[in-house]
Amino acid sequence: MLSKSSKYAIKAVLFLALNSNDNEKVMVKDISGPINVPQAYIAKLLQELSRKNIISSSRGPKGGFYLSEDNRKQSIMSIVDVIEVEKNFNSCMLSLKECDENKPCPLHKILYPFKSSIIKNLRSISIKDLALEVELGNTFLPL
Amino acid sequence: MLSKSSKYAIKAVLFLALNSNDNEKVMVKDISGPINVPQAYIAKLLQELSRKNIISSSRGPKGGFYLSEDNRKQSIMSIVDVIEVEKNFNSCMLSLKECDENKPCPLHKILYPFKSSIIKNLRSISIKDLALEVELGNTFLPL
DNA sequence: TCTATAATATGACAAAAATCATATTTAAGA
DNA sequence: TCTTAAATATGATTTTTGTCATATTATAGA
Ligand code: FES
Ligand code: FES
Repeated sequence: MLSKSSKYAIKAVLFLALNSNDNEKVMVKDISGPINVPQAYIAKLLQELSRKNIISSSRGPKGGFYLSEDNRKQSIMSIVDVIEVEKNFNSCMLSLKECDENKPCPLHKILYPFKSSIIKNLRSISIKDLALEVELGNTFLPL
Repeated sequence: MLSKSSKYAIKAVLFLALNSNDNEKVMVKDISGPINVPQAYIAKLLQELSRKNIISSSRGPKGGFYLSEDNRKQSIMSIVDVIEVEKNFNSCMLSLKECDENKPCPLHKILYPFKSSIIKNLRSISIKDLALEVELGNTFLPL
């Protein structure tokens, strides 16, 4: 469904949404523990996200990663877009490179509607939205 | 979504559904070409499926793989169950091992309904069903 | 301006998934 | 019964994904 990397990235971003802002930054070493992801690995992912402006960072003392207000408005899918290497999330479920409505594979009818709904959902929901649900206690950030 | 192996396996089984029966068997070397999967690789997958009685086989001259009437009644999901090594298709989309309705992760509400529908669909649809759609020209077996 | 502290860049290494190779077993037909 | 043709079993190799290590660069604060 989602690669490990994507999951890690989403967890980390959500953690930042809940624990950082423009003047409260979080260092990688303080992220990896709570979200239960190896430090060196999450560091790499955060760097990628930062480079693509999904999250913000500043280096040196008092530096760290954080989410600006603008960052928070972005969709969950934008995280996946950066991390997911294969765009298998967008391709045909059997073998074709791309789905072809005119020449659908046997699984298309069954699976495609779901997949496109999932993607639409992930595009329409923002980081902020998800973080809010956690703050309200409706959903839970793991472990 | 689905591993390459699962996709290959589904394609191969569908090919067998369309091109074999109890007294017309197909050899691996005649399967790999049409479905566009490396021969040695699809052989391995077919062997697994055969061992788990998803498909049938007989060896020696005139041997090969084929689908019995019983085989055809099985669901598409039963193929995936055999091939998919990680049961990531059944687990939480963020980090938990299993989904926990009482302590759902932030993505649960959005993604879980879709995922469980997909699985339900794949369980309810049989090999025969899908093959028929291809025979009717409604869907297409690739390349 | 110097030092310490943080991210960044780069690449090595490990584990898992996909691919390939081959010796063994089974069965049909001469 | 012998030969040949097929799947089967097993494992080696390659590629991809995930993980770890470290030298470099930027910046806050003394
Ligand atoms: S054509 Fe295969 S999923 Fe659309
Ligand atoms: S708890 Fe994460 S998808 Fe259900």
